[in-house]
Amino acid sequence: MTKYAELILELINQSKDHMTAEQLFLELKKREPKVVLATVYNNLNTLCQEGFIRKMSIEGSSDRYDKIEKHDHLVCKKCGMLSDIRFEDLTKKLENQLGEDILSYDLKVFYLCPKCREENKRRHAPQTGLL
Amino acid sequence: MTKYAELILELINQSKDHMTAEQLFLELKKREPKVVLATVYNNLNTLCQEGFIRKMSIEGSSDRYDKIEKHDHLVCKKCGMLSDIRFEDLTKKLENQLGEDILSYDLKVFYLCPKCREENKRRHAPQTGLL
DNA sequence: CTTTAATTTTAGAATTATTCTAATTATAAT
DNA sequence: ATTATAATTAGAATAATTCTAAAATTAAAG
Repeated sequence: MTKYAELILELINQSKDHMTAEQLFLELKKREPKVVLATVYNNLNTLCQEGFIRKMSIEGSSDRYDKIEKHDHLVCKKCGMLSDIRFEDLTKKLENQLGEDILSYDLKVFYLCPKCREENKRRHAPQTGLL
Repeated sequence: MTKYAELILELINQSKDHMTAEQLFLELKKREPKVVLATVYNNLNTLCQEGFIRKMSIEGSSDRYDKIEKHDHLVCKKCGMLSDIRFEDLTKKLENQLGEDILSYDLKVFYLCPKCREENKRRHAPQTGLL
């Protein structure tokens, strides 16, 4: 594994976020000022092919790169906040229903995060005339 | 709903495929030779916002547009073939585990389609020396 | 019906994301 | 050291998508 690939992999594995190529590039640049965006793309592609990371596409924004460790994603439909979660035994359930083996799956669950839910409540609350 | 929006919506709802903006544009052009790609994009965006269709992103290819009717996707990891499937009661299962309501979810299940599985078998079969 | 206003469509430029190519640099092997 | 191999760079090229301003269409008001 090459120098930059290693650093990029570290960045992805250490961060809780799901970063775009651009964001990773900016991070990496702090330590390695000479690095160039194309290099980041190159390394991301090979890291993906070799199975060290996974690429995730979210509609409306550019691709993000994520650790490989199996997990699912919880997305707030309002603010877009993205967090990791693990739904247990889903593979088995899916295989049972499908009737054959699956290789993997990609699940995004959309909900309203606590913060947005609160805001919505407030906005839609019946007006008392006292506020 | 405007003329083109209507036609685009029809195309999406009638087709079994999951078409890109470009493909939809080419289809639409057969009936409406004057239409232009930007118009298709415009209409796709408003149709999405209004909830008539949904946009789906598949890594490695451009966005596709899909009917809204709830269903999941089965993707062959080898040839990329995409088909619809419905996993039953998944919403409830997810809500139970999450402990709160969800709005929707997006599930892609990766497997090897029968055709690719066959091909793989053949390729990896022990050589008898008779072929 | 006309005129005006509002909306939709068009054309094409602009932007963004990503890939590709060829030259350069670095690393490893002889 | 010399050669071979692989990695990195710079920047052009491509692809996908959005934006902008003008033109065309539709709807509304007189």
